[in-house]
Amino acid sequence: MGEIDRLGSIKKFYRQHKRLPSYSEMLKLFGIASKNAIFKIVSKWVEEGLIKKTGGKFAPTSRFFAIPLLGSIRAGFPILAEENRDYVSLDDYLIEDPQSSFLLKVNGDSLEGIGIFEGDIVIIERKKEARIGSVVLAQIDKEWTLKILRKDRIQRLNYLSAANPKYPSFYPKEELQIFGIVKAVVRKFN
Amino acid sequence: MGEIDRLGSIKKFYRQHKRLPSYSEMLKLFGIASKNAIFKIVSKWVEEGLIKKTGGKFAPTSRFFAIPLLGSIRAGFPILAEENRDYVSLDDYLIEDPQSSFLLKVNGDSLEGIGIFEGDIVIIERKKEARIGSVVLAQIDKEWTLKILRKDRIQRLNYLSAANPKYPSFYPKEELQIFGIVKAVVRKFN
DNA sequence: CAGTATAGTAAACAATTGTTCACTTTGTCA
DNA sequence: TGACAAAGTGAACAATTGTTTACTATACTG
Repeated sequence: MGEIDRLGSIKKFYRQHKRLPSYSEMLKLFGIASKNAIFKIVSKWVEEGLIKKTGGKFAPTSRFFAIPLLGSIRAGFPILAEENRDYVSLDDYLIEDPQSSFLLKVNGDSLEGIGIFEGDIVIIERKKEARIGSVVLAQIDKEWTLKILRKDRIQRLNYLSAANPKYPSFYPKEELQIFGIVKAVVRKFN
Repeated sequence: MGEIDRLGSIKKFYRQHKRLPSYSEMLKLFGIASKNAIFKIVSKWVEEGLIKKTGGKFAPTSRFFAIPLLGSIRAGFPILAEENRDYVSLDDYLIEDPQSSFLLKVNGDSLEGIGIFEGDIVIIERKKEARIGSVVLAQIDKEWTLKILRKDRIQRLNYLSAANPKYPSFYPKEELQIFGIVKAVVRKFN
């Protein structure tokens, strides 16, 4: 079994079990008989910065999960782009505060103008206030909706607007209550 | 320390260390003196399905990471939506084959029509073939670009097109080589 | 070929793991 | 108040952890 396959197999193990295998488990995983061999292999991974020890226990580093992130594609071959900093995970990148966040499947085409389509998933952070211009999940006159928060300068009043010329602006007759703000969008193709 | 805070603290621990704390570590984490107390607490989590045992070792379940995914917002209060199946993680959801995937920061506005903007991050899977209509990373006459793959029925020839009326279609003079296909897009606001 | 680094075997090790037992404290509710 | 469940203490436990040592097999290099 090659070196890369071993790394691949414990990455697969981590993906399945959400934890690293123990030495004994690696013995079976790699088809090796001696724990010392495992010790040497793991030590090398630690040296390479793929795995670290926290509190005497092994844990994967960010490089363990690393998926290359490339920069500009205009300037030559993209793989060789210099902006190849290693990468944590999309969860960590997109969801800053997991406790107060939730996901929402978008329906309707009212936000097409800013690239939020029907079927997309938005990451929403629970908050009662939002900056003007941000996309908010709000309750306008008892009805829930996902729109852009605007401020009418003349009437000095917050209202909601779509990002699609098909729809008018929504002025609250009674009240406009913000429930959360959209921090990110995610769309899967096919 | 309340029950929820404990769960929160080991979730935080897992987020930081990418592994669950041991009983001894939980002692300090929770400010408790007896391992048996930890045993009971963890046992309850196992019963509740937040943590499971694989091969005699503890590991978080999907419910451990769960961020609620809500459905339609039109039909009343979104939090109460029935489509509240628990959720794995954005990584697992978006990146099906981590080994052959990489991320690419988009520049240019040529794909605005399908909601891919400058600064977005696309998840690309390395592949030499692609279905007509999919977004591909390709090399057209030695130049790299991100476009939609099309087929000219008359000339029986593949070409690339933007999703923006500003740009023309790109017919290869010499060759068109597909390098990968875009599986997902991700955009962070602010 | 010889020489040497690399990779694996086997056994022994203290340290730490999760679990169990018997008991005490705390809190809750009739 | 008293009774009972829930939550925590403390000590002991076998099992497993990662590490070390000494030795062997394999592979590579000049």
